[in-house]
Amino acid sequence: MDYNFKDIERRWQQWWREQQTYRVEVDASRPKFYVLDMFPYPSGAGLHVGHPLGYIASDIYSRYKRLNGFNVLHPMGYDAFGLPAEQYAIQTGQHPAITTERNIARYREQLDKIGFCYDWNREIRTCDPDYYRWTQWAFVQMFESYFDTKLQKAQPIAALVQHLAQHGTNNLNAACTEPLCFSAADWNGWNEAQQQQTLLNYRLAYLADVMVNWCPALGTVLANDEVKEGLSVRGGHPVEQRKMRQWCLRISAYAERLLADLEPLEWSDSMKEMQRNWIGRSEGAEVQFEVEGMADKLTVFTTRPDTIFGVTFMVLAPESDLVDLVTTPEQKAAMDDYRTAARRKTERERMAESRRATGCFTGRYAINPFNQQRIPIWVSEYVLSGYGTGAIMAVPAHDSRDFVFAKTFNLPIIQTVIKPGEQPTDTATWTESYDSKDGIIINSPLIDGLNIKQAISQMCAEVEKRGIGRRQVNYRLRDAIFSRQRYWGEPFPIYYKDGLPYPIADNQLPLQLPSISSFKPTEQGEPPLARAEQWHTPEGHPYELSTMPGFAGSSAYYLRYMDPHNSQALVGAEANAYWQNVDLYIGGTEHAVGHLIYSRFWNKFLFDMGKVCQNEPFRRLVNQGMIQGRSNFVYRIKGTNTFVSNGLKDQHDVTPIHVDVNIVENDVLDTEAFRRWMPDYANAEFILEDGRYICGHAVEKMSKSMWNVVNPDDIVERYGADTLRMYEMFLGPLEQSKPWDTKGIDGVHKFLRKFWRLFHDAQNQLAISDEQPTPQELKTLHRTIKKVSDDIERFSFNTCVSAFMICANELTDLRCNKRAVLEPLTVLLSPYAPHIAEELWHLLGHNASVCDAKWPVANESLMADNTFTCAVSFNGKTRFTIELPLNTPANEVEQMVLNNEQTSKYTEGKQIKRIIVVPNKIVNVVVS
RNA sequence: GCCCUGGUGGUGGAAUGGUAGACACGCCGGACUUAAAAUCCUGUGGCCCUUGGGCCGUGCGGGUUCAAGUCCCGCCCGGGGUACCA
Repeated sequence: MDYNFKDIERRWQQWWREQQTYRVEVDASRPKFYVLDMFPYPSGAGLHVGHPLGYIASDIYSRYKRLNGFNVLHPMGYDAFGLPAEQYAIQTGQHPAITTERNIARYREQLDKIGFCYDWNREIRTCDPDYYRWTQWAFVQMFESYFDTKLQKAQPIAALVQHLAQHGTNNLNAACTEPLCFSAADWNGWNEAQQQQTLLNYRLAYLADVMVNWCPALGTVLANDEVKEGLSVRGGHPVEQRKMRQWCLRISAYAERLLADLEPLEWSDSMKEMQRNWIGRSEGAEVQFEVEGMADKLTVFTTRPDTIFGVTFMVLAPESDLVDLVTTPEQKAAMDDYRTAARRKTERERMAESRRATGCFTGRYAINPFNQQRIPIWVSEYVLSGYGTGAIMAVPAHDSRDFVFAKTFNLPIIQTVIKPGEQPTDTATWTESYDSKDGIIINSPLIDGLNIKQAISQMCAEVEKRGIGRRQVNYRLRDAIFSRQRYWGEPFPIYYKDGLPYPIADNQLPLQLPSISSFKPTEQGEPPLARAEQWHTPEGHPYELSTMPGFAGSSAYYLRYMDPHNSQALVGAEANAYWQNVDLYIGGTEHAVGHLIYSRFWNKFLFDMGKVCQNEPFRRLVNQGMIQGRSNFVYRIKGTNTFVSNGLKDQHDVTPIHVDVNIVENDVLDTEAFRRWMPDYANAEFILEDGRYICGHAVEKMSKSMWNVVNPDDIVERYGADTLRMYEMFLGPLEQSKPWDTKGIDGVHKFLRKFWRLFHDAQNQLAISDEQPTPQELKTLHRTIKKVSDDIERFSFNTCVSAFMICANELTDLRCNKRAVLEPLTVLLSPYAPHIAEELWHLLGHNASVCDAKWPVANESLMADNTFTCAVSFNGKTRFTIELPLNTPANEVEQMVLNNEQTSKYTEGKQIKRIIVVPNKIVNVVVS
């Protein structure tokens, strides 16, 4: 009998539940620490071993912080609204709430087995009306707000109404959908409907006709981050562009703050960079061009005003309203054809031919304000209507897209920039444009000879001086489209009167999701909620039919955990003041530009409203890598039912077949299990090598179809939760993607058994001595304390596991069973292996949980040897080592090296030029 | 294309500019055992070599340095993000 993990784990999990060991409350006497995992979507497939990786890391850190005296908030919940449950409902008629409930129960069961220290009293589910009430509430708050661009913060819409009533749009600093211009008299003369319509132009949550990503297969609109390469992220269905009336969040108003506030966050560089790219700030100028024969001017946005003398044509986006205005009657027919064709293309088709230029001439010319050249105005889909002004000045010599277009349509190319130190060349011979921002301006009267940076700055000044434009900063970040034509999401707290939206009063929230008979869209193509009976206010005003997107419920969930049962507020002021924001957030990179941008925006809005005390939600972010699957293959000889072992497969014509990794151990196939695995293989024959069938292997995504899914329950069953936890950490650096490979888990399991044996004699009886530890033992102990503490602090969980192993090996060699050594080590181990630590802690005679112990402190003076191994190098090559007393002065080290008999071997016949002594480390002798 | 990352034994991976390969898996050999399991011990980057040892080694090519896996420059390859953003 020895380490009985099954018994231990069952017992202590139950005890923790009974004792409410992990319950936390606001406690002003202790410092707080908030550790958060990205909550999961409870899918039907359950957890595989990849999912808990981040949870284990955060659990270790939580426990570590708690042992260091922090009051740690470490909650868990479920992101429970979502497409899969709805799709399943459409197929089976099963209500998504039931599927979701079942999946959550399964998740909980799996999570519980791993021994996490979550405070389950704080569990939240985004589909719970008590929760989504606050999602709806936040939406109403946004509806009732606008963004003051001067103050750079959200303000109540009432302040805007007052301004409009007094001054109209004069001196108005409000982020808007499109710039409007009207007087106070206009405003005051409008009726309710006109005023409400106008306010939608300013609200932070607003309704507008926008181009959206429409996914016909899913029957819904998708956000930009839900689309990848023209296909929906969920399901991979084609997505097309369509103009629809949708709810939007004016997240673009926050672009500058979202960008600037990124700086001090402790996030990885790549994560910050992804956010910066997504926000996409670019500085440049808006410049007006006169159009021949028209009063209206054409405004373009450019980051390269220095190249304005190289403009040879202009381009409008096909969707731009200006196209109709500009196109001449002769060109109208051709233009209509072109625009229709462009509109019909899906995003994917446009991308597929991204390198080929398409376009249509409008028939009209603009005038270059700097040299009065006539320049043709074209329309092409490579210009986007949603960015800048939807129109560009094209400089084919210095922009690769313009270059391709000019080549295709045979338009002139004028060079205005040369590479430093080079001469201008004939642009007709060019095969690509010179886009670099390193160069000298030529052919440009005002700025010849300047470098690009100077030229840009000078041209901006010139444009402003002449009154034909101004400096301008643009962002790529678009407003978030917030409507989904689906059932399984938060209903909008909105009803319509005379076709205009109004919010539902606070005290009427939550507006609960009604039950409906079928989850499909209606025959008329309306969202599923159109099937709901009584889906209107008591006065008979209809409710909004779409629901909120997935990111709605996850945008403020971290706030709700602080105060999950508060019925008066999303989070009470007291709880918020104590918990502040998330100190450590762990999750995958896949949320880099979705959830993490939306949450930051949502939090900033609530901060502006004075509802939360922190400007940023997540102080420190750590991204765990993906755990990939390690697939195994068997090789069937073609046309037979005979399988040949990996090493011999080259001698036959074989088909590799994925085989369930659960019937393979260390790449050796359990041939009997294989015969039972599928009826087809019942009579399988094997060609073995060394009496075994060896499988091939490959690293692939962990998925059912690859037969490489490893279930954590199976691992827990076989090795215990503590082994699973330690092994997941031992696998490699947290942030790195790595394949799961069950072989190797033995090493960790052996360590835990070894650790157990330190406390027990050969008969598995507790055998702890109260003797004083020897200096050797103290050295091992204190080195381990130091190493483990440091490693947890810097998230090096894999090397930390190694430190435990080294420690156990050393103590086993020393036959150390002393309480003074083992007791602190048990505390040290408890974040990683809480069950065994709890067991040993109680065996040591404690009644309270090991969670409430104190983290030991390393005593540096007990750690050190009094000698060190000094490496002696000659010209950088280490030749031998010598033992020296610690802190030997450099000159003495030098002498000892010179006097050493081995030294002469390397210095014979050579001249010693220099000796470099690195204290307590190495000596390098430089010889000629 | 652009922006991030990473490239070290058979494998996962260690290594504040200072003895490359810690720790673990696997493998080889051994002990205990009737046997197995479990446990323990020894060896294990490559190439020479009789022992002592020698030479070569961190994707490739240069450089800085007494000293480079680590820093700099130029390539090659993998992973992630993003894509007509003017």
